[in-house]
Order: sequence, then structure tokens, then C-alpha cells
Amino acid sequence: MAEESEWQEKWAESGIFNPEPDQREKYLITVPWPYTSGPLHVGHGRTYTLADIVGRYKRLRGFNVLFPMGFHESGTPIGSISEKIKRGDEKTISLYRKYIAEYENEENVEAIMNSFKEPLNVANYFSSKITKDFKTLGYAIDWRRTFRSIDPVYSKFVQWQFRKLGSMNLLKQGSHQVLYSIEDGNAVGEDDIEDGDTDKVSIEKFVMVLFKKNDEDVYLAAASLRPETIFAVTNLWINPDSRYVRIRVDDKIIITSEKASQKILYQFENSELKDAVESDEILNSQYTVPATGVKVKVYRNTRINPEQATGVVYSVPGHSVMDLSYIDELGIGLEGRSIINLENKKSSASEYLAKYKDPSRANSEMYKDEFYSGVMASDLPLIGGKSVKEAREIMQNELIKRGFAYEFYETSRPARTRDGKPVIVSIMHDQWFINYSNEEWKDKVRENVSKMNFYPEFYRKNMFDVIDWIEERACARKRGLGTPFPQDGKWVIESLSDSTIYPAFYTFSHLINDKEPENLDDNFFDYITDNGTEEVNPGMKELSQEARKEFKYWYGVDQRITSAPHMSNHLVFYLMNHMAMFKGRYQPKGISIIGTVISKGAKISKSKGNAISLLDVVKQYGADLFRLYVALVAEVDSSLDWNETEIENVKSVYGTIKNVFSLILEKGESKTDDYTELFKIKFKHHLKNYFEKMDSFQIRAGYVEIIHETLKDLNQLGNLGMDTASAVKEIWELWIQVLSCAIPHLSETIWKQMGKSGFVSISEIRAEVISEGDRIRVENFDYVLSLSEDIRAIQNVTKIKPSLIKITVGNESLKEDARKILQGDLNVSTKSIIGNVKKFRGKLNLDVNEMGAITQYKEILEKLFLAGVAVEEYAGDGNKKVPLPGRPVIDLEGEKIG
RNA sequence: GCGGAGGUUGCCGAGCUAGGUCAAAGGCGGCAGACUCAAGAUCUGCUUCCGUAGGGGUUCGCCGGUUCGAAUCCGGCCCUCCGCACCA
Repeated sequence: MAEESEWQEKWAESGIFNPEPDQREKYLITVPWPYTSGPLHVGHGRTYTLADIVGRYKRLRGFNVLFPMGFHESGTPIGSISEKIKRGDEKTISLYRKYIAEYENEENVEAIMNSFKEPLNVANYFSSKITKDFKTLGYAIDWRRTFRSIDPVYSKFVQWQFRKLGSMNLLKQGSHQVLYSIEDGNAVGEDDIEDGDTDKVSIEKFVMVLFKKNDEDVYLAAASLRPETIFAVTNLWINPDSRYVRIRVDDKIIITSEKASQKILYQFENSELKDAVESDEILNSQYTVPATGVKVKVYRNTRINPEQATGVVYSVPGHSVMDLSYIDELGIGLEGRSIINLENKKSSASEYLAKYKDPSRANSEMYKDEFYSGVMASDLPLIGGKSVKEAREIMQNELIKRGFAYEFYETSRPARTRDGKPVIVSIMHDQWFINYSNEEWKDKVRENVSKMNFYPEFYRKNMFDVIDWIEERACARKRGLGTPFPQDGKWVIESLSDSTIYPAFYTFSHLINDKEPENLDDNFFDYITDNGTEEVNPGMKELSQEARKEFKYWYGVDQRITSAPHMSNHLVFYLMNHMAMFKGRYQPKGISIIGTVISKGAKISKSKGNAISLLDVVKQYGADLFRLYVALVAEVDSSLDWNETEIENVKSVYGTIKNVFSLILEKGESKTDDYTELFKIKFKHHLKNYFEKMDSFQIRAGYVEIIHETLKDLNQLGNLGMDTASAVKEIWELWIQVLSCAIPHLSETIWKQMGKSGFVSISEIRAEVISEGDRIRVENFDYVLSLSEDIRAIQNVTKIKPSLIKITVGNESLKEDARKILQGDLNVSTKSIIGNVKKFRGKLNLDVNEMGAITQYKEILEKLFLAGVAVEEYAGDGNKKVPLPGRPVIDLEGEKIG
């Protein structure tokens, strides 16, 4: 697209998208900065393109618009990509070979791949390529202000932020459970886990209950999700084929499977592995059920998975179909006891087994039913009569309080890292958190949320819910790229937490990007963000003042355009941190949530391999076409289906626009008649609607109005044999201005060809006024068109090809009568119309001057039906049908056909 | 389960926050006609059923309710999608 890149170069050279503070009202629009682990796909393209369209629209309407962009490079994924490439992981290498090939000639691919063994090279490579992609799409971005989340100057800003959060007592340290790979020696995220993106692994809380061995101070540790069933334990299970060990936890010796011991050691700070224990030794003793004192035996059960939880299970045949079926299978002959009621009846595992046949299915149905609607038997101590939900909580706390149990965490499913290492739950004992549960803080944010703009509106409610729900949030990790945690150098600031108030940095980044990070102390940032201090390093004085001026002018993000998954993480941090850092000033003003992009009806996901490269699309179709597709095909809050048929349609719309303009370039001369005037008025009307729709963020509706409706009018004009080129000539300037937000490249070309100087991209649009006279003209025209539909309907039913269409319109007295009837006054001169007026009350038109309208646009009807048109006013002769206001009598004279 | 969104005529998708002008926009697909040697593209008309005059019948997930009147309001039910945390 040579023409497109030419304009992109001209925009860059002229610096028209690099705004400075001035007298105009400002508009700051931001999007989430992309994570630079690979090329962008069409989903990114949609969000960023919509932001660009909105930015350009605001500029057109006279705002001083800033649209900045940066790159997110902190976090763990880039590091693990490098790690995998270094290790020779084939899946990753082939994926990245494909990515690189999108940008490079074949012979360069290997060298670049090789450089990816260093994480920074991955980040640098993709951030520079994505920058190019954005330029290729024609985005009006101020590139002077770009920065990356791992830039040293930005790190200074983040550290300032965290020192301030610390001084406000919003940080705390505590223990925290994470998914962890022992072999890798670090925490693992969704991306590190095999199938982690499709089959999510979560952390489940178990209770590890200690059953005291009869003759020793040793405990068998059985983990359960259902501590409330402790009163119905009949026995314990171990797997005789597996090895068991003794572990010291605090001052107790507990027994678990050897496979489980690692989990214990990683979850309990004060723990150590002692020695192996023979299963016979376990089986020979009796054990005491805590809280009840009942003695139970341990049985062999090869179905018990030694890797699951502790490898020891307590058996509750009354409430676990699995336990019941094991007991039957092994012929142990223990009776289950029911201690939970469902609908005032004892819940029974054997009934569930009978109903569902499959024990595992029956078990989960029973679990669900009991959890949501079960009530504990009334004779139980402590939890009698309570709901299962409550009882579970109470029992867990009680058992732990009395030293009979520990909390224990397990993965929701067996999980491995992508290279096959086991994933367990580990506890970090000194994890740093941002304490978002502070109610005072939340209240201030809630207040701002109630004032902000949300599109779609229901996300406001959604955000209130998220604010209610958010508690402590881990904000530091021990690996990955990022800013060192200022309070504790062992940690790196977690990558979502380092990207909360970063849009503020755009306001002055171009002034400090090349400065020595050491000079950017806390005073500096406090000063420029207008945060209370007036003291700055004397050497930085001038710079600080300038930066402060930019911040004060620009800040307060007017619109953040992003996607729904950010609601419960990034966006809530974004709002909370802005409130904490800027004392209620410079707060975000608007959030718009863009729907997802799907492909041929299916969700796009990395694992399916159906991600569509944005670069490929732009190479194939060009920037304007992609932009028009985004604007026109789906409303911003619904999902956008990327498919070839639709883009062909958009292509033809684009072609039509192009043709219309090449036509007026050739021969459009300004001349005005009734019809060009009418077209102009209609266009003004579309323009007004376009403004309204764009202002309420209905981008598609806005462009449908200004493109499809205008083309429709034009088409209509053409069908009536009118000179369309002259009509367009009347409105072309306004039209190209609004089109330029969606298709800026073509628009610039046309702007220039039409002899305009400067760029349409930075032009301002003048508002057009629609007068009363204009309104009546359009009304008359629409009336005649609707009349033509009635004529067509009659023609279809009667099969008469008319040579003469006789129209009899109602007179003043009929109109007066109709008005009276509609008001309920039946005392009128022509009583015969009462029935029809009531019947057709929705279809009458009392305002239009029918005779005038038909006379004015008579030739339209003549052209449409190739017939003569005669119009007369109703004379009052009782024999004929009587017209109603807006519903004249139509008689067709002519040949019957068909 | 909790929270959110949604179920519209062959398909996609408006409308439903202010109930009547909604048989319900627009696009796609289908049919017919014009143009063409022909196809394609383009244009015109039709595309729920009935009807020799602009009309009538039956429709907007299902069942009820409010109302003179409901796709639109209320209640219940069924189904689909999304989020439920330390991950970008």
C-alpha cells in the first residue's frame, strides 16, 4: 500500500500528531500497552483501531488530542520464552520461527531466533516491530512519548509509586499460596503450565486432619475438602503399593505418602522430612478421630492416589459414594452413617449410587447437593442444624484451633509444567501485597466510578462488584523482568502492579526519556504530578516545570479503551492506584470495553492456532480497509467475527466511496436544484446523527449512518435520474472529514486531489444547522416515498400496471375531523371516516401538506412507476372512498398483467 | 454455585433504558426481472402465511401476569456465553 505509507511518512515528518498543550480543550485517550512477547493479532488491532478512530474524531471536533503508546515488557512470559528457546523446546521454536518470518527474510530468521535466548532481545525485537505495525495502520500516535515498562527512567517512577504506597500503609507482607515447580525452583503461571490456558489450574483449600496413632505420638494426616463429615468417619485409607514417610511439622510428627511430602515441606515453614514408614506399621494400629474420640482402623485401598493431597484419606461411606463403593468392593462390612439432611430427609450415598450408577458421577452430584442445600443433623455438637456451607467453615476453624488439623492446599487438577515437571502449591511466607481491602480507599474509588463514563454502561455495576470483591493483591515476584521492589531488593514488582498509573508518564516522558535515572528522585515526581512538594533538585528545575505543565494540562485520562478481561485486574488496580496516588485529582474519566474478536464463529486462542496476525491482514487488505472493517462490521461492545465474506462486503463499500469521489473529481460541477438541495439537507441530518452516535461511542452506528445512509440517498437520487456528482459536490468536504477518522489515507488523497491544502486529519469540522424549512422539505420527500410504497403494494395485489395514478388527498375539513376523532370528539362533519381514523390512527399524518408535497415531488412518482400522476383534493362527493390525512385515496388505471 | 451478558423472522444482527407508528432496520443467503451472446458484476422488486386495492392471520427461548394494547414492563422456568484473583 504505497499510497498509505506515503501519507504515514508525511504525517510523521510534519509532526501533526505530536500535540503540545495549547488553548484548546484536551482529550487524552489510552489503550493497554501491548506485551511484547510476539506479534499482534486482529484482536489488538480492533481495540487500537477504535481508539485511533475516536481520537481522530475528537480532533475533528476541535479537541487537542493525545494518543500515546508504550510497551509492556515486564513479567515472566518473555523470560520463559527465552528459556524454552535456549532449551530447544520445539513447539516454542517453531512458533517463533513463524512469528519472525512475518517480518523477516528467510535467511535472517535463524540469527534472530538465536538472539532470543536473551529475554531483552525478544522484548526489543517485538516492540520495534509492533511500532512499525502501528504506523502501518495509520494510527495518530505521538511517538515522542513512547517508553517501555522496563526502562530505567520508568522504573524510577514505579519505585516512587511504591514508596508512596508504602508510606500510606497500603503495602503489607504475609503468606501466600502459589502454583510452584520444585524442579524449576519458582512459581509458575498459566503460561508455564501444560494446557494451562485451556484447562485452568486453580488452588483448592483442603483441611489436613490429624488422626492420632493409638500407641504413639504420631499422626496420620488425611486431607479432605469436607471437614463437616468428621463425625461420620468409619475408617482410613492408604495405598499399600506406595511409600509413606514421617514428617515433622512444628512439634508434631505426621505421616503422609512420600509423594505428598514435598508439598508439606513447601507449605509449612517449620517442617522437615524424617524417615520412611512401612505400610504394615501404619495398618497395624488404630487411630483416633479428632473431636469425636472414636477409634478407627486403616485399610488398604489401591485406588487411593498417593500423589493426590496427602495420599491418606478418611472414609465417610455415609456421604461419599466413592468410600461406600470401596467398602463394598473390598468386602469390609462397615456401615455408613448419615449426618446430613436434604429436604428434611437423611441424605444417603447408596441412594445416589442407585440413581446415577457411575460412582464418580454420583459422588459429585451428592457433593453438590449437600453443599448447596444440605443441613447438618441436629444432634451434632457445634454444627447441629447448620447448613453444610456454614458447618464446613466452623469445623475447619475449630479443628485448626484445637490443633487437630492444618490448612493444606492442592491443585484443582494434576498439573505439570510445559516441560513435564510437577506443579504443586507452595506457600510464600514473606509475600508483598497491595492491600486493596482498605474500605476508605474503596469508597473514594466508588465515588469516582459513579461519576465516570462507562461504555457499555453495565460495566459500571460490574466495576462496583469488582471493587467490593478485591482484597490483598500480591504485587511482587521473585523472577521475571521488571522494576526492583524498593522496600526489598529480593523482589521484582509484579507486572500488572507496575502498570497502573503509567498513562501519567506519557504526559512528560518525552522530556525525560534521555535523562539520567539517578536525577529522577521522589521529589521530582511529586513536583511534576502536582503532589504537594515545591522542592526540586536545582539542576532539574526548568525541566521539572515544563513536565509539570504538561502533566497538569493533559492528565486525567479521558478515555481508556480496553477489553472485558481487564475488569477484575488491570482496571480495578488502575482506578485504585490513581485514587491513592493523585489524591482524588486527575482521575480517570471514561472506560470503554471492546468485545472480543472471533474467527469464523470460533474463539481465537493461541492453542487452537487460529490467531490471525494483524500484520498479515494489513499486508493483504491495507490499513484503510481493515479500519473500515473494524468501524463498520460490529458495534464495539459485541464480538467481531473475522471472516472473508464480510471483508469483501466492506471492500465493496470502500470501492463505492472511492468511485463516488473519482466521479466528482472528473465532472462534478456545483449546481443546485431541488434534489441536490434535498440531498444536502439529508446529509446534514446524517451528520447530526453521526455526531450523536460517535459521542456516545456507538462507532458502528455512526459510520452506518454517515456511509450507508448517504450512499442510499445518493442511490435514490441516481435512480431518479438526477446528477449525483453535483449532489456530492455540495457535501464532499464534510463527508471526507468524517470519513477520514476511519479511512484516513484515502481521505488525505482525496482532500489533496480536491485542491485542499494541509491535512484532513487535523482539520476541524463545522457544525451544520438544519432549518425548519429544511425539515419540511425532507418530510415532504419522505411522505412521497412512503406513498410510493403504498402504490407499489396496491400494484402488487391488483396486478395492474398503471398508466395513470390518481391520488385524492384529504381537505382541511377532513383533517380537522380526524384531529377531533383522535381526541375522542365524535361530533364531526364526515361521520363515515370515524371507523377508519380509529383503525389507522397509527398511520395517519396530520402535519404534512399532502398536496404541496405531491406537487413538489410528482416527477418522482412518475419516474418510479412510468405512469402519469394526477392529484386532486377531495371534493366531498359521497360516492367515492374518503381519504384520511396522510392516507390519500389511490386509484390505478391501466392494464392488468400476469 | 455466585456475579455479569444474552436467547429476535433461513443465517448474522438492530430494536428492546422512554409499551402502540414492529411483520420488526441493515447485511448475507434465496427467488424473479433489467442489462449481457453467456456468466460475473451492477441495478430493480420480492423473500412468515392468506388476500383481484394500501388489508387480515400467526410470529420475537418457554409459561404466566400487568395493560385497551408487549419483542419491548413484571414473575417463574429452560438454554448459551463470560468472570470468580496474583496471570499478561
